[in-house]
Amino acid sequence: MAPLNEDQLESIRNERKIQIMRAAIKTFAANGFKLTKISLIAKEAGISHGLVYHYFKSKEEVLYESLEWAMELNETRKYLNDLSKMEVTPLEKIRKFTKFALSSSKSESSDIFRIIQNLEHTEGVPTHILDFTKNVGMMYVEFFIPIFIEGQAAGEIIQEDPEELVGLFLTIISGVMADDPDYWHENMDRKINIFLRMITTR
Amino acid sequence: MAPLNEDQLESIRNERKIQIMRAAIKTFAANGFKLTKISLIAKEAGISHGLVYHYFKSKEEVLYESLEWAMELNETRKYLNDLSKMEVTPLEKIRKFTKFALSSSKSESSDIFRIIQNLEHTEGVPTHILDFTKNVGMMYVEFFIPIFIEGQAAGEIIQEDPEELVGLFLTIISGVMADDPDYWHENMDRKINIFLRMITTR
Amino acid sequence: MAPLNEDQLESIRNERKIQIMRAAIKTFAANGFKLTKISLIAKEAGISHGLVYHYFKSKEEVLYESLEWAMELNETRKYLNDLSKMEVTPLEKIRKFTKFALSSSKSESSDIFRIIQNLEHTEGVPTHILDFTKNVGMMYVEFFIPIFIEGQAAGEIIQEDPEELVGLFLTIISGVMADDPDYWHENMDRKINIFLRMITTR
Amino acid sequence: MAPLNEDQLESIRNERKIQIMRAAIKTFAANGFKLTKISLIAKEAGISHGLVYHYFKSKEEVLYESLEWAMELNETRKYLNDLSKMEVTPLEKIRKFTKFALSSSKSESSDIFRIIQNLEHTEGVPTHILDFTKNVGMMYVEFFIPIFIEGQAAGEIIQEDPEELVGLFLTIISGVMADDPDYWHENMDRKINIFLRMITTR
DNA sequence: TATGAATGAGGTTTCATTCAT
DNA sequence: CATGAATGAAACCTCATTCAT
Repeated sequence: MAPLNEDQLESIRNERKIQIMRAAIKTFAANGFKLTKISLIAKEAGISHGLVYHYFKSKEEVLYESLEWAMELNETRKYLNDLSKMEVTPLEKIRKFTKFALSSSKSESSDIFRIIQNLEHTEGVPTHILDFTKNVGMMYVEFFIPIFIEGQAAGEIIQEDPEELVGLFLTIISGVMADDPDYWHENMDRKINIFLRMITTR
Repeated sequence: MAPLNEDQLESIRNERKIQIMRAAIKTFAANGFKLTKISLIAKEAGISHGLVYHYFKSKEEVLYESLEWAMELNETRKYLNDLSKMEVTPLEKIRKFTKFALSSSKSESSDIFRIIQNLEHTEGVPTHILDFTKNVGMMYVEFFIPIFIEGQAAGEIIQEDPEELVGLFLTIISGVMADDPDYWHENMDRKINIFLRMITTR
Repeated sequence: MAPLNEDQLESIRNERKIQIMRAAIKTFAANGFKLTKISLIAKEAGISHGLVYHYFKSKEEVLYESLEWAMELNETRKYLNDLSKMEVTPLEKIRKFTKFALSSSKSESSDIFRIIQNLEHTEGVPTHILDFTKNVGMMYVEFFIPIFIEGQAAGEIIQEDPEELVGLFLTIISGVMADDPDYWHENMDRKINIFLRMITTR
Repeated sequence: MAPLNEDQLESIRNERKIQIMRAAIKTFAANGFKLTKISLIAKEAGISHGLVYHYFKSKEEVLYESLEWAMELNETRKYLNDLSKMEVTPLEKIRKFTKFALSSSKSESSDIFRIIQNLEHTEGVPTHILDFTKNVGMMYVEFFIPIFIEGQAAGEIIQEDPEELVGLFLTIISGVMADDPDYWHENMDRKINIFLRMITTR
């Protein structure tokens, strides 16, 4: 019989890769890079450990490609896009983002956060991966600085150095996302309101 | 020379143990439980790795006893004690504690935080150790609740459920301590002031 | 179009097999049996590694059949045939062969030599393959003994036990072929002349 | 009880290392670098595979240190030393060396030859190891060139470029040593005499 | 009490072989 | 006939733990 045609193969390859990367993101997020065993990723993906090496040449590459893939279809990224087009006040944008970030905990978007944080505290991570994590962080900062400035112009946000405010805001968000994602689910709106008092006027 | 008497031996024994536990706390905090190698603790303590097993029967026990020991003489604990006796407003106590917690990052007191957080995200930690970490957390909550209530009575702190406020406050503190301790060192006072706006009245 | 008839299929089958065997000989010679990966043979043959297993049931069988095939159409063998018909002195025949053997290094004919030598130093080679290598060796011995005897009769070759002379001659040839084939390319004629002084009268 | 004193430890360490290196030389010589399993070296040395890594940090280092060690106490090297002091003709020196080299086959000295030859035909050998093998080769060349020149002056050795003669001589010696060491044991003297006709006058 | 030699389980990675398409 | 996806045994290496001295 004829071999699978190219489209079919391509599609199997893609599906498998995605299957592995999804499992990898989840597993890396739960255990950190070093403690994540390829066999666990494989089990999570429902395949043999050997197959992982059919698609990636090393554990490091699984990490790198998975991060890239996850960022590309990252809901957070899309959310930022949507957000920037919404017709609401800057503060409202910040509140929506905060809620989104904290409610999506335990989902793929927060997994990326946790992985990145783990990598920043891990020795021996290759440069190209660290560069990646740096870029992701920068993306958030650059997204929020104009929004904070608008918020200050609108009198919603306190008059401090916007860069510092954004830094503080994101540091705390990322800290708590990586720490105890479940904590926020209960009474989320109230908690977020209190949290945001940090930066709001009034 | 006469042989050492029992008290002296006991005292050597204790000093060695302490030496190991101090090294263990530092090393566990830096690397997490699973990634901490006994040989690294030994090197940090300036002894051979074999000796660790004379004083502790396993890596897990090193962790448990070190945590207990560290909590007992924990500066944080002492600091809380001192704090409770200070003649300053409740908000000032909270501010002082925040500063202490964040400035002591990279010091022994924050090591315990980091270890505990690592344990909470680690699979297969034995119950008695998890119980321990729970208790430590509770201690802080119970310490701060009366202070927050006082602060509310004094009009310094917003009128929300004190338990919720304390929870939020400690969640964020512990999240950021575990995440990026260095971030706070620059302009610490200003950052802390902004952070505390979260709970203060205006 | 009409389907291929059986002869055509058979012929495709044969061509594929030959394609694989040619690649196998080359790859086995370069890397030895155990270090030769099926995937490399496949790449060399320009096919997928899976296909190798349609034509051969194991790596061992690829080796065995390839060796048999290669011996059958071996240039060396042909060369020996041609040689035996040439109208030159026995010593000249020996010289020609030596030159052929050493200059054809890195070519297919010397590949067999190298494979055989590798097999002789490899553990766990199945008997039927070892038998094969023995036979190849014997073939050379049997070819050269009469020539050496002729040479002795003609006074070109020293009067020692012909079997011993041939053994020595072939041992050295095969040793140096397996060792450093490139060494001989420079000043080959002079080197061979010196080498052959070993067996020539003066 | 007190721990072992330094001398005792040093002595155990040395003995074990030597034990491992001896096993390594033997095993590398028999199988080549890539095909030599650490577990086989360990078994040959009568220890667990883990212990090998107590003394060497990688398979590569086992190879390198073993080669250095083996060269240092190499009988061949000592033999060269003795030889240079002997009161015999140059040709006699060459004959003695040849006999020594070929009779010591299957002993440690020829193991080094085989390892070096294998390394020269292996891809991915680190530079410092290749440098080592180059140096060993050079040592022999430099030792023999003056002897060959003396031999030529004495009329024992043919008048060809001494460098070329030595190269040819050593190429063949090393080729046959690596190939079939046993072949030479029978009638060694006669075989060597024939072999040396290559370079002798008369 | 103190050392570091020794073991072996477990993790990463490679590759012969099988199999669905 | 042909492909390459999939499996798992086996090799390298690390490190918790034990033990002789």
